[in-house]
Amino acid sequence: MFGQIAPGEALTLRGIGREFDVSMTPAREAVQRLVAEGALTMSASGRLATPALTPERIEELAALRALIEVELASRALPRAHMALIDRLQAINTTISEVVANRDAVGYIRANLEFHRTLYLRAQAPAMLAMAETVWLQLGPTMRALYTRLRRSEAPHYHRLIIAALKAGDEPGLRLAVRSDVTQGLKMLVG
Amino acid sequence: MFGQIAPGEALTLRGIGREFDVSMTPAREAVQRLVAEGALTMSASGRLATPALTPERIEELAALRALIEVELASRALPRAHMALIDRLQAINTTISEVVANRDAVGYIRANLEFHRTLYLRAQAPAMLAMAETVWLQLGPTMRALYTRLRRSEAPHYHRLIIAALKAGDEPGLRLAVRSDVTQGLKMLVG
DNA sequence: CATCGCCCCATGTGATCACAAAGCGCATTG
DNA sequence: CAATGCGCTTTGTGATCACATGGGGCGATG
Repeated sequence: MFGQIAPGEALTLRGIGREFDVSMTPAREAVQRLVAEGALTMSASGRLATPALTPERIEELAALRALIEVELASRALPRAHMALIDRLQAINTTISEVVANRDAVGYIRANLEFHRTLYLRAQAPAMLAMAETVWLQLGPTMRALYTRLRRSEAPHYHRLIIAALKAGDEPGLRLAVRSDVTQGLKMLVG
Repeated sequence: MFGQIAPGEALTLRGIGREFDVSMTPAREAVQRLVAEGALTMSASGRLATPALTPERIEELAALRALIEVELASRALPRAHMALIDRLQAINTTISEVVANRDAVGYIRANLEFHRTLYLRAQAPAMLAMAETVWLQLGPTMRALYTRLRRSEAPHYHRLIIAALKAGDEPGLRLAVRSDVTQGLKMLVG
C-alpha cells in the first residue's frame, strides 16, 4: 500500500516465507488475500508479481477513489469536531516534513493516514475497507507517482479539506476531496 | 453471492473439503479469499461463518452499490447498442419466469446477471470487481430479502433502465439504477 | 428443574513432503 | 557470432500430519 514494492516486481512464496520466518503456508494465505484484493497479480502459471497498471486501470481506480472517498468525507463532516481537525493539521505538518526529506514511502503513508483519519469519523467500515482496497491496488503505482512530482509541494488540497471541515461546507469538502484524490493520478494517466 | 447460504451459517474447512472432494489446503485458500472480500467472517478463534449483517452495514453496502453501479451504468450508456438491450430484455423475461416459480436463488442470480450484463459494457473491470465484491457480501442477506417480498413482482426498475438506455437518457438511467439497487435493501433496513 | 463447570472432540494453524510445470541458462549447431 | 533446443533448478499446488485451542454436550449440584 505504501509503495515499498515497485510495479511489476516479482515475489516468491519461499522468499516471503524466509523474509518473515514462516513456512510457505502462511505466506501462501497472505498472498491469496492480496491477489483476491487485486494488490498482487498471479500469472496463469501462478507466478506472483505486483501489478503494473495500465492508464485505463489507473483512471478507473482514481474514479473509484473519488466516488467512495467523497462519500466518506461527506459522512464524516457532521461528526467532525475540533479534536479531529487538530489531528488532521498535525498529520499535515508531518507530511510537510516528510516531503522535505524526499521520503516517498513516508509521504504516501502520511498522506493515506490523513485520509483514513478523516474517514474513520464516517463510521462506515465497509466503505473504508473498499477505499483501502483501492489504495492497496494503487500502492506500487503511487510510488512511481510521488517520485515523479519532485517539487516539495505542501499538501494544498489538504488545507482546503480542513477549511471546508471548519466551515461545515459540504459541497466545498466534496470538491476538495475529489481534487486531492484525482490531482496526482491525473498526471500518471496523461 | 446467490444467497444459497443463510446469514450466520457456520462452515468448516474439512466440511468444504469433503463437499468439493479436495483436502483442507485448497478449502483454506478459498475461504481466505472470501474472508478478505468480506463474504465470510472469521471469529478470533478462526471459526468460519457467513456474516449476519447489521442494518447499518446493509445501508452502507446499499450506498456503495448505488455509487458504483450508477457510475458503471453511466459509463455503459454510450456503448449500449440494440443487441445489448435485447439481451437485457431476455434476462428480464427469465426473471419473470423465475419469480413465478418462487425460486429465490434463481431470482438473485438472474437479477445480478442483468446488472452484470449491463456493466460489462462499461469496460471498467476494476469497478465491476468492486461491485461484485459488494454483491458477495450481500449474498446471504439478499436471500432473506427476496423471500420476504412475496408478491410476484415483475422487474419494474429494470424496465425503466431499459427505457433510459433506449432513449440515451443519462439522468434517467442513473435514477433508475439507483432506485433498483436501493429499493429492495431499504425494506431490510427499515 | 435450571444452572454451572468440566472434559472430550472437532476445528483452524503451520510445517513438511511429493509432484508437475515453467523459466532460465548453457551448450550445441548453423 | 547468433539462434535454438535441452535439461536442471526453482516455483506453485495439494495432501497429510502434529498441535493448540475453543466450543458444545453432558453430568453434577443447588
